[in-house]
Order: sequence, then C-alpha cells, then structure tokens
Amino acid sequence: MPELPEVQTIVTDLKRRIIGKKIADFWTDTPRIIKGFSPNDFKREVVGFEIADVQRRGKNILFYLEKTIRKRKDKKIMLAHQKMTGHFLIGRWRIHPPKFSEGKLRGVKRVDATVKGPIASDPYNQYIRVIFRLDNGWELGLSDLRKFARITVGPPQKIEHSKEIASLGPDALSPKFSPKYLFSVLQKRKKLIKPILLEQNVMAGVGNIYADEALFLAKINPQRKAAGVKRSEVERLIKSIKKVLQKSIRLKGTSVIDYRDTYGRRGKYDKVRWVYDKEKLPCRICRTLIKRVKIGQRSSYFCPRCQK
DNA sequence: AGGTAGACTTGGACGC
DNA sequence: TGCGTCCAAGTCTACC
Repeated sequence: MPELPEVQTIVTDLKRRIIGKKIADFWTDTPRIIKGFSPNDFKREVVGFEIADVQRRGKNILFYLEKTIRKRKDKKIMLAHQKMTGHFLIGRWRIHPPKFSEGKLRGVKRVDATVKGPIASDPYNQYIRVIFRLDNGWELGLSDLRKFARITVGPPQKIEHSKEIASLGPDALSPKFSPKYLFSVLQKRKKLIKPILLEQNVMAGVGNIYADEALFLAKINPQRKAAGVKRSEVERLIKSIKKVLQKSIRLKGTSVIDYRDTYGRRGKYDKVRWVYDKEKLPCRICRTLIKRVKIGQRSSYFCPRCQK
C-alpha cells in the first residue's frame, strides 16, 4: 500500500478516533503478521493497554500504549507496517468459526462486517486478518490481501532502536530532507536516480507511485544516473517530492488498487496523477505517450518528452 | 560495501 | 468458461 500520504491519512484518522481507547481483545487468523510472538502471547502483551498516541515514522505506524499498575505507568510501543496491501479500518466484525467437512475447510468468508458502508461493501476491505476490540465497542481491523503486513510490540527503547525505525533516513516532509543532503548522497552512488528515491534509509516515506510522480514534476528521467543529476535539478526534485506528497495528503492518498482509509473509503490522488500506471496514455502536458520501463524490477512510468 | 535477483503472498486483468 | 501468464502502494535475504 501505503506510502507516506496513505500512512499519514490513516494515522490522522486513528489519532482522532482511537486515542484514549483501551484494547479489550485481540484476534488473528494469520499468525505470520505478528512478529516475535505467538498470537496468544501477543494478545497478553497488548490487552488492557490504552492507546495514548499514534504516530507515523516513514511508512511505519507507532501505537503508544500505556497501562497504570499500582500508580506506575507501563509503556510499550506497538509497531505496524502495512506493506503493499494492508490498511487499518475502524468498524465492527463478526467472526465465524471455521467449518470442516470431509477433512476440508469449508465456507470461504469467515469475517463479516456488521457495519454499513464501504467496510462491508468494498471487496478490498474484506481481507480482515487482525482485529483489536476496543473498550468503546468499536474495533480496529487490518485488511491485507497479500498478508505482507507486520505488527510487533515491545518496550519503547527497543522499538525506537529497532532496525525498522532506527535505520530510517530523514522524513521526506521534514526540513532535514534538503537539497544539500540529497545532492551529497546522490554524488556517491552508482545506481540510477529512481531506485535511490525508494531507499527508506535515504529518505523515509516515498514509494513507487510518488517517486514517479515527483520525477515527472521535476522533469527528470528516472533512468538518469544518480551522480549525474545536477544540484539545480536536485532542488527541483526536493520541491516536487514535498509538493506531490502534500497534495496527496490533501486528497487522502492514492487508490489505484486497494488502498482505503480507516472508513474504508478511496483516496483521490489517482484522479489527478501525472504518470503512474498510465502506460500508453497521453502526457497531460505534451500528449506524448507515457512509457513504462523496468528499473530494479519495478515499473517506472515517465514522459519521454518532458523528462530529460 | 554496494548492487541486484529472488522471495514472501493473493487475486485481478488479460490473452487465447 | 477456463487456463496460463503477468502484474501489484514494500522490504528483507542471499549472493556476487
């Protein structure tokens, strides 16, 4: 899924909707999503904790958990990464026990939404793998078609120093992500410009969609060698990255495939996108047909006329 | 050390 | 209709 604007949309929703709520119960039918614990052990780790805050770090979501025991505050962080197709939803679901007949698992759909609207009707919201029941009757669910998402929990120190968090470069929207910084990184590298924009230790938050969109806005061909990109072009690129991310946050992200917000609704950036997933469609500036090439095993879309 | 191919996983789209 | 192939918002590991 989710790149910076999609994760930010979800975190903003979660801040409004679940802060102050207590985790009352936990369920999963996909143990591989829970990292470092069996589902039962993980349940013991999180049940009874209040969600005191929710933050984004790159594409990661941090849930700050607190519980007061005998006037002492026990603090933990639950770390979640939605990877390609995961997205958190706030709703209510009914879980049907698995049915076996003749030794085979029968009945495909085991989790049914009991709320009306897109959470129940949109097919991409139906892959519920994990549910946290909250103490206000609502539930935080994770829909994840491909089961790549990961969730773990631990002491704040341990999570903050984990590889996923500690190795992140400056957030793409932070002032620390500056032309001076990016130019010095690019100078030292032999790769092409595009795949470096996807490296979370260089810049946190950008993925395949917004890398292509930003390169288009900056008029830079994704196949250029990183070290050959001029200082003035890097300045344009930084401005383009921040601009495209902010615009997408305003539009609540991109739903080219299955991303949804916590209400199960689509984002609208894909309606105004320039090049991503537009192979053979005319460039909105010059009408030249958009090209698709593979760079580092990933599709890159660009306008061969506008991007030099 | 840095670069790259493969793996993880499920299902939709498209061609014959 | 059915089967096979290709593709996907991310990141980790193994290998050169």
